[in-house]
Amino acid sequence: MKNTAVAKVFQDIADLLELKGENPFKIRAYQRAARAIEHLPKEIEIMLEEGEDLQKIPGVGEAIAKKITELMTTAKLEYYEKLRAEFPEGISTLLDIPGVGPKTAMRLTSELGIKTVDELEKAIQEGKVAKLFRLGDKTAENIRHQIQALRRKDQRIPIGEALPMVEEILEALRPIPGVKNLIAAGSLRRFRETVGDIDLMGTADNPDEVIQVFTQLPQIREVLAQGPTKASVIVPGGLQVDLRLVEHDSFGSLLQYFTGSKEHNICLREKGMKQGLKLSEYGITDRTTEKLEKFDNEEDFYHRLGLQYISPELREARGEIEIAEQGALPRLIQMSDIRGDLHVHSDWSDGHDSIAELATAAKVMGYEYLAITDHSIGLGIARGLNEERLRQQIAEIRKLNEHPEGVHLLTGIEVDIRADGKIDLPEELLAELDIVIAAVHSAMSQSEEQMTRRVLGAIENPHVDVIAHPTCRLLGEREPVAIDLEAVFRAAIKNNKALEINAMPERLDLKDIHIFRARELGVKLILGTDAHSRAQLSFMKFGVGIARRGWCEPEHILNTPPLKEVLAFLHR
DNA sequence: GCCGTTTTCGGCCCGACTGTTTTCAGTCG
Repeated sequence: MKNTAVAKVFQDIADLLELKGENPFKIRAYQRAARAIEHLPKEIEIMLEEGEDLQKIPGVGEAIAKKITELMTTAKLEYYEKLRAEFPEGISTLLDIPGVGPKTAMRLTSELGIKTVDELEKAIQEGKVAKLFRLGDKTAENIRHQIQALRRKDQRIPIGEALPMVEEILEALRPIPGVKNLIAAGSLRRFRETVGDIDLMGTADNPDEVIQVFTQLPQIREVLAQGPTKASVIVPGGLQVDLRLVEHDSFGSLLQYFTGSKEHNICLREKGMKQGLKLSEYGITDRTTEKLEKFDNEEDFYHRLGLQYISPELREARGEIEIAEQGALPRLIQMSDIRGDLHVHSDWSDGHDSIAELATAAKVMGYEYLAITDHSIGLGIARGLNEERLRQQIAEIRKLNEHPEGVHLLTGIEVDIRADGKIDLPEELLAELDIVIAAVHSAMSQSEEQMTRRVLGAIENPHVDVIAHPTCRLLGEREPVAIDLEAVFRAAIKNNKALEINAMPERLDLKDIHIFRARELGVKLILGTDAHSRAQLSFMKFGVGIARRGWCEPEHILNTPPLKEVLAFLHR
């Protein structure tokens, strides 16, 4: 059983305990454990195999560890089954409706016999819900509205769609005279792969004027609310953007608060409590003197707690607070560490731009090297290169490299790993290339055993250097393939091969917790934009962001050393 | 149910909003 499934069971237990009206702290304990498991970089299956103590997982104690073990070994959990039997099937789906909590859900079930969202909607229309004690017309109408919003599935959108829109808005607002700080907080700032809504935070001498401009921007589709210091709007794609302008002297604590994550902030407040401090968005209050200390920047806020400054990408309650206390946080990789892109397509296959154009663009980005890795013949749809055309391309790249003032081009290929695990170009040709990237592009519904064997075969191929987008997922479009990543990581180490962090925003593959785990094990990682045009070389920032979420330092990423070292690895 | 250089028992993050109240419960982020 995978971690995501285990986490779901414990989240479900928490929901049911909530409906039952159990001790809130017990509920929180289950929620905490569920979230810790969901974001655990290592599969519990592996931990058990290796005899690791599950109580090492933060929020998992004796009782939950025992339950996890039961779940993993028998695929069932008696406690969970009994709990479920106490409630009508499906009742916890009512909790998915914003505005409906456990108390309301239970009353809807016990007093009106409602078990599903559909039944609830019908009951509202019949006026039954508004008649319940302590509910009313407004509450009922709000629930109905929320159900409809839920149906429209205004879900989280990929960061690749959100970031450009937000940057556009920020660029429009920053030049307004009087604007001092302006930044996107929330999950966008933490660089999560998807974002829910956007919180923009700033300080300004003339907040009302900034709000005015904001609500009249051409890209705004609808203004939901507008006040003197805060406004909420909807931009194309249904994304809600909130702008709040705050007092300058408390900007730091507000930004910290609105950046989250929620779990990080909870851990931080618990730590504050032990120091006799109360933390809130307004600042830090001494619990004995009741005196409030304000912070105009986040650095001072963290330092006041005796912590190193914690980068937003690390704020996920994965142990960053304890490590910040020891002053031992990683020196996270940043864009300026990147010396080249190692996965790029040209117009020789399905890219839009010529190799020379790509090289020029890479030079502008300040790169030293660029790997041209077009598709191989297997991908007919992408005009993949056959043997003859690849030889021609190698010759052209060698010619372009004769101009030493430019970016150094690496010859390469993104070779297709066929359904049977075979590589679709002859070995002697692969041997000539600087870099051979192998990737799965077809037969994605294979079983985990098949897929894992297929990819391990490619890793063991002496000419393959890198496995690209190892899970083949497309955010919001295609689920990751079934593959035993732990086995892939171990094979990569054994064969001294690299795995890609694909920086294309709809891929981001490996993803954050996979990167975390791979790095921990010592897998070599490379960043590749998979760019199909010059403009897409800028995708590198997404790759860097997700690598930061995996706690990567420059030394973990093969795009950071000088060309000589990169070639030394590739020609090892 | 978890957790501990203040505690192995007694705590457990913090503030705000909303709608329904006559002082607050429920929900959210």
